[in-house]
Amino acid sequence: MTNRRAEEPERERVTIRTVAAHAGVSVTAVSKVTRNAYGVSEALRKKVEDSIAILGYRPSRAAQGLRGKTHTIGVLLIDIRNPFLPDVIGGINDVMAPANYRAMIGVGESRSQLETSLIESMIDYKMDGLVLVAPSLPADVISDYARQIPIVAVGYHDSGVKTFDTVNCNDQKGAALAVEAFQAQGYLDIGMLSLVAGHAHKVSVVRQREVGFRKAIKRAGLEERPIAKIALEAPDRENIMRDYINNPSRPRALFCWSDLDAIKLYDMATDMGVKVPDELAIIGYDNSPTTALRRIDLASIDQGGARLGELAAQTLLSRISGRKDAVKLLIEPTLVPRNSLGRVDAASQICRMWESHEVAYER
Amino acid sequence: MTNRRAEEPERERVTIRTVAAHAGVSVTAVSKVTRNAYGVSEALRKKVEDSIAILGYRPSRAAQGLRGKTHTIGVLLIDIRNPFLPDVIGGINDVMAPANYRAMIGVGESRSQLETSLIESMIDYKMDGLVLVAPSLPADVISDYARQIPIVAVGYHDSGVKTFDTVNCNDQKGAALAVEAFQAQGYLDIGMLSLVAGHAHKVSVVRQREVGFRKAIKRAGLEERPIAKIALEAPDRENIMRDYINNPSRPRALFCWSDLDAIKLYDMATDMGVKVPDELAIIGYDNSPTTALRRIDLASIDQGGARLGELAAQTLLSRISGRKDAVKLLIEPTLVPRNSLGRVDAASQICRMWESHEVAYER
DNA sequence: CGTTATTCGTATAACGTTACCCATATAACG
DNA sequence: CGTTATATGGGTAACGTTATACGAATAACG
Repeated sequence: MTNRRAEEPERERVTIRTVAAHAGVSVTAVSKVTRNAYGVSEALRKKVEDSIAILGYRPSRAAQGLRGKTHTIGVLLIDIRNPFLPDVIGGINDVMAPANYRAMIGVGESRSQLETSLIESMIDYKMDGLVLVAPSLPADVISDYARQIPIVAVGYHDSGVKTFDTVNCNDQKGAALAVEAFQAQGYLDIGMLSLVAGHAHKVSVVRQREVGFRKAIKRAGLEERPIAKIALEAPDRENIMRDYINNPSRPRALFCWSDLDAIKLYDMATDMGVKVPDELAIIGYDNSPTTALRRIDLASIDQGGARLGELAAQTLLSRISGRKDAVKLLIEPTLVPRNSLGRVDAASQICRMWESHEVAYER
Repeated sequence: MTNRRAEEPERERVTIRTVAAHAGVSVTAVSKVTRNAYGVSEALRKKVEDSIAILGYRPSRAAQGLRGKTHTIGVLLIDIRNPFLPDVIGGINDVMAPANYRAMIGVGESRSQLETSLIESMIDYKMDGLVLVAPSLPADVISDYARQIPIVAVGYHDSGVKTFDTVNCNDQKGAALAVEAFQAQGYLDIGMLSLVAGHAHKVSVVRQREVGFRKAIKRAGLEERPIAKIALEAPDRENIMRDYINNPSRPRALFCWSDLDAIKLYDMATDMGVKVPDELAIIGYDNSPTTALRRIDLASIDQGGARLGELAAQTLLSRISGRKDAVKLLIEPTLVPRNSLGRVDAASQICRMWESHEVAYER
């Protein structure tokens, strides 16, 4: 058997068998060493590790997947353009890399077709676990997948489902922070700009922000205005925004579901000669890098994307190593007061009032 | 054999064998249908496809990887924050999805350690091919990997290496566009802001832009100033920029290696009361979304990221299906003239002058 | 009608791991 | 000393595909 191999002219792939032969031990021994399983002496371990180093052996993940763990997790994103995703990914990598795990990212492009296809590919690759970031899939579908692979969802507010874990930032409170900041500035007509359904299901972060907004308005005893909604892929998006800004009965203070639209709206207002914040105050969501620019200076809600990523990774690791009960984590957002809010001084008081305290990570 | 299975209470994974049994055909037959290989009648195909649909069968990519194609490619990014990456990924997906391929993304975070580790993981997963975007690895290392898996590099100017394909935007011309646009505005002191070595090797896009800048300056007979360089991870980055702006002998017109820094510099100038473009004209690189904002309005070089992604995907597919000779593609950048450049009218002439023409894609 | 292609379908050996079970040697114990 | 633990190592079926080789049936041909 080994003789036949030796006759081959081209250098073949170095497999676990090559290592075993080189070290003069059994295949099982090598496997045990790489998995650091029980029942291997120091002498054996040394021999095997030396051979591995010399030969440059790397186990085939494909073969591992057929039998055991692959030490790889999948991360599913809705789209890459959303400015808060890099932070989340950074957080995930910061936890995964030291744990000797690699993260592979799939981009769903907001199409549930592609989204399920990617999830299934990751399952079929026998990845050890999945982090779904703001998935648009219904809970029972995710639950179904969760039977086949450990899953933690980020930005998915469903405390009922026990089959997978969730890690969230308190989106209702995020909206409340915005409303109360506006209120502290003396605004009485506060509106919200959101997304039309279809791009946002009941448990999505966007809907939660709407709920939080309504509750906060009611709590404050302010006028309850209908929430403006624009479809994400509407072709005449710009026109709709323009009309909105031009509408004389529009609110003077606007809370926006995402910086993505807040910045666009701000830009459009500038273009139309509408002064921000004097004629229109805006608070966005995600505290994306652009909002911090001096020439933009847009107040925004920070969800702590990196922290979300870290927690998601830790939660996933603990589930991979056997935890069965569902974990539901919730961290608190903060308001980053900036010029678009109005007078910054008053706003920073609000910020302190809601002092962020994290839910402790258990187990 | 099958009887033992039937006794099991929990529903087991539906494998190729399950399908074969359900359809009353051989395992090989099912495999042939899924791969649409030669030698299968219409009747057989129908039977198998029906069973597949009923049972919801999906081939295990792990097992496929052990034997054949996985219909998945890997994409390696340096870091996710770079604003031109989303376009590239979009372009890749646009080509890959219809071809029934999935793209898995790995993020290297500018650490060659993590970078190689991810590449190796992708190889070990038996992915069908790799797109490396602006890799920081030396050519011989990439060449080595290319022996194990089809590779196309984007943003890697090495026309000598025959073992892998490259798809690039003409970075030298991009720099030339900037210089000539400045010149057309009447600027005589034109500078460039770049990165220190270490983050940019000889064949990197950044170095190519430097080369293009120098050549263009010389060609125009302008004063040859040293190129300013700042390390990407320097802790006192902001201070260095501030000093640069304050330096009375700094150029009046500045070409910047990336919007990432161009925007930062612009913002800082604004903060310091230095007027753009009156006291400092700027041209960035990548034409990222932020540059288009009315309150930023930063001229920038557009590399056509989506087109780069599409070409890379097509090139990779053709190599996967057997092409052996190396393909080296080059597309042309365009200048997007905006306020930071000075008088826009003159600039748009330049733009027309360099009319973008793409290199035809060759099989 | 015999010979040769062509078409369709199957049996089976890989692919590179891991998990389970067993074999041996040595130590511990009564 | 016989019996039972405890380490340490190896043999070998899986895992779910694909690729090769081959058999059988039918068609084509002179």
